[in-house]
Amino acid sequence: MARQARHDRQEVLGKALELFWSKGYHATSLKDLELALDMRPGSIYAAFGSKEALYSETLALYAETSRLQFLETLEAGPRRLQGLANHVRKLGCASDTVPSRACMLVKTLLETPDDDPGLRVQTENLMRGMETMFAHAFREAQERGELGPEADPQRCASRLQAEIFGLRAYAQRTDSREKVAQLAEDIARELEGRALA
Amino acid sequence: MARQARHDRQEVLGKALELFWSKGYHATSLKDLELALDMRPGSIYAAFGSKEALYSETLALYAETSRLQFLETLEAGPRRLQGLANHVRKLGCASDTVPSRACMLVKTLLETPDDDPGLRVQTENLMRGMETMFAHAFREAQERGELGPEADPQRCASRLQAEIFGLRAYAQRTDSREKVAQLAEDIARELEGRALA
DNA sequence: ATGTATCTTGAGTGATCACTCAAGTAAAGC
DNA sequence: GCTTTACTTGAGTGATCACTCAAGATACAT
Repeated sequence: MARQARHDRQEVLGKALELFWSKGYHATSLKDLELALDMRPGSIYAAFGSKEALYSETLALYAETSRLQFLETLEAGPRRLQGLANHVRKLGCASDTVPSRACMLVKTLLETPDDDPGLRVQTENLMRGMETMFAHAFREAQERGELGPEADPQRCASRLQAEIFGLRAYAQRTDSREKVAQLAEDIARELEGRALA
Repeated sequence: MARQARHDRQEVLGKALELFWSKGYHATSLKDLELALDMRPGSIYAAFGSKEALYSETLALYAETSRLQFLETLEAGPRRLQGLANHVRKLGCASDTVPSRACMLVKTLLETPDDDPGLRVQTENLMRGMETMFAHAFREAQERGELGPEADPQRCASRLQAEIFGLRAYAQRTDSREKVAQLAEDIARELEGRALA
């Protein structure tokens, strides 16, 4: 055996996530990372391989964290539609402690070229995964009789994902917490409004 | 008098817009611009001052073009709500000739730091301007009796802008023209559904 | 204590970044 | 045709980019 790493990998990934999420991929330099992670280039490259590979890992961490938060909110109550609506509400009142009000997946999507085989494809896959989870929740809502049989769960999921993309981009636009919360409430209400009486 | 410029300024701005819109600010290098504009660095700097200033001008051009397209669609028919819905539909079936399916303002918003006094502030102002136009249209709809008096035009405008942000980010996500068109249709229908019978 | 395996260091790599400027070139006025 | 004035050129600027690697440091096993 030999000496173990000075840094905890997960902790380092968390710090990198904070930085990348806040500044974006291109705008984050290795100097920034050295400072944020308190690691020298050699260590960073030994641990993660490249800037892109590190970003990729933080992106996966971000998506997994988001997934868990969503499921927690979704399954808090008995009603699926209610859970989805509450998820939107929570996104609407994200605290200031968060690195960016915008979604990291959307930020990545919009700053990678259309034909990027690395980060872009990964981002699209993670987004597809999220959408599939939404669709699953809508399908459950339908099976439980919360949602009419004429509704298309996949289509509902697309719509929800687009609304969340929009909500969070809008949140980046404005300083007014109130307007963002209002917007989230409007979206949530519309979701709940689809419930059968 | 002396010789006039070899390039038409508006034409050059158009080419720069195409490039910046497609690749984003950070990912576009001066080499890219030299190639796209068929101009050498000296000419570019003599004409526009800096990369950021050039981007700023293309952003203004983008916003103005978007504004005109919106007004054209809005005022095509007598009904305001219908005009807004049709605007969403048109955004949903953007052709492949367009540099990017995403909104350039959103792309800029998401790749500039929160405290950027240049491009970020400009972007926020242009977005505010768009939102104000939406609010104006909703107010007109209300005055004409298309929309109930209980509706808040400003709030409707926020919502619409967020939905457009989302629609266009989603359009960047997926290859399926059909899903994007469906999504746009759903948003448009919901808008029309607010009309008084 | 000593050896060893592994991690950390940081000066240094070539490439590329946005940008400059002295020299060259071309159109308009005479 | 010549001068003037403005635009264009492109090699070159220092800075910064992502990244490397030989040397040094440190925790483990013996």
